Amino acid sequence: MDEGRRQLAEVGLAHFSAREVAKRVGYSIGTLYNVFGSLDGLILAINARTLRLWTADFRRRLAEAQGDRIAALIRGYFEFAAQNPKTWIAIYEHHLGDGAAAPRWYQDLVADLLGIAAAEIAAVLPAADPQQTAALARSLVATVHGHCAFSLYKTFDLLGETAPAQAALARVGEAIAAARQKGGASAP
Amino acid sequence: MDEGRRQLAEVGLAHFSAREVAKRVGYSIGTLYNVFGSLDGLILAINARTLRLWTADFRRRLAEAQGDRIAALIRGYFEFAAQNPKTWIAIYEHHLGDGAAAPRWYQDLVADLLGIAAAEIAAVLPAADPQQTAALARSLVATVHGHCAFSLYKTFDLLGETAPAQAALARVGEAIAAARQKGGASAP
DNA sequence: ACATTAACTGAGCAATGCTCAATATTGTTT
DNA sequence: AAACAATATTGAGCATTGCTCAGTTAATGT
Repeated sequence: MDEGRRQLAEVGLAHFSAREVAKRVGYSIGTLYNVFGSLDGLILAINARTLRLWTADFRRRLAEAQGDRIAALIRGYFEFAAQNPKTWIAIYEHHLGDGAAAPRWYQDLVADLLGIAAAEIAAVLPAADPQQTAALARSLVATVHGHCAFSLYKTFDLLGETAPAQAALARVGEAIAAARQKGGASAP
Repeated sequence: MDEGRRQLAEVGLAHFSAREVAKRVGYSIGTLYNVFGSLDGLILAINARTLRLWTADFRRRLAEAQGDRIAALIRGYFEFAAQNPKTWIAIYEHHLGDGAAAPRWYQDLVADLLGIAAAEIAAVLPAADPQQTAALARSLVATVHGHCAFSLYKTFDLLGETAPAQAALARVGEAIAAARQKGGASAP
């Protein structure tokens, strides 16, 4: 069923077609709708696949990381997005009708992904309040995401930003340093 | 022609329909296509309208700002997005075919918007290299954008982020403080 | 009055999401 | 094996979409 993912990677979310997926996969449209319920359901399934690939990529990078593990994650964020631009964008640009929330099994995938980052950030801020650490983790993910999105959305690339990944690294580094000073114990 | 903007604000980019706009505005689809060339052209015109409203909002906020001007901009970013969610999202989620760049008149609007932020940031870092300041400005806008996007995209709101605007303020504050220390003169 | 340009129209085409009665396949019981 | 039930699959059909373009209408100039 990841023929659908391939098609999404080729044409992007805007020109994604259930009929085309059915044709490629060798089933009729009816069957596709019986299985996934709707276009939204199909896209959700594809995005879930992408999320799983992404978290697996994160874990692999962490396992192979030598020095700064957070830097490895940030680089991973940018590289995965650059290597899978259309499917990565689809994760963020697909919205369910009338702003409904995604089903829990899907939200769990997102939580898994964010959890990886949160754990690494908590590991660098040992003496801090876990709730505050979680909030900081979300904030740092948002920071990295903002840089990554701007690097892919051509419209905002106009001023020739060449190294958004390095900028994100710098911002996150500053935030963590600040949290270390304000928060609990500071390492010698 | 901002009947189109109203429709976009109601149904969102995914369910936006040129035919519906034509019906509302009292012209035939043919005329709409003669004027705007394509759906992309119509959406681009609507997004341009939104961009102009947004920059006007920024300038008004700066004119009325009492204390921290950068904080006023950041709050403005979040409030404008919250008050115009669908049209704000459309600015970022509308991509021209095959990744083509937007026409220059449109890019100029974006540059205007970013220029406002860049000027305020430059004003706080007087002794720094202008090119580096511009890069930092883009980075800070990306930071704010990331927080704002996460606050609107329900999918990533799952962990109950209540104050993304304050988180963005904190991140930007830390970055500016860091730039002040590293960069040239530091005020007493 | 006529001619020329500009503005506007809407039926028509291909493609889309989605439905649902009909058909085919598989599994189970006798 | 045969009869039955449950499940899987189909694809014509409907409404709607983006887009085109020959033709009509309005505006303008001479």
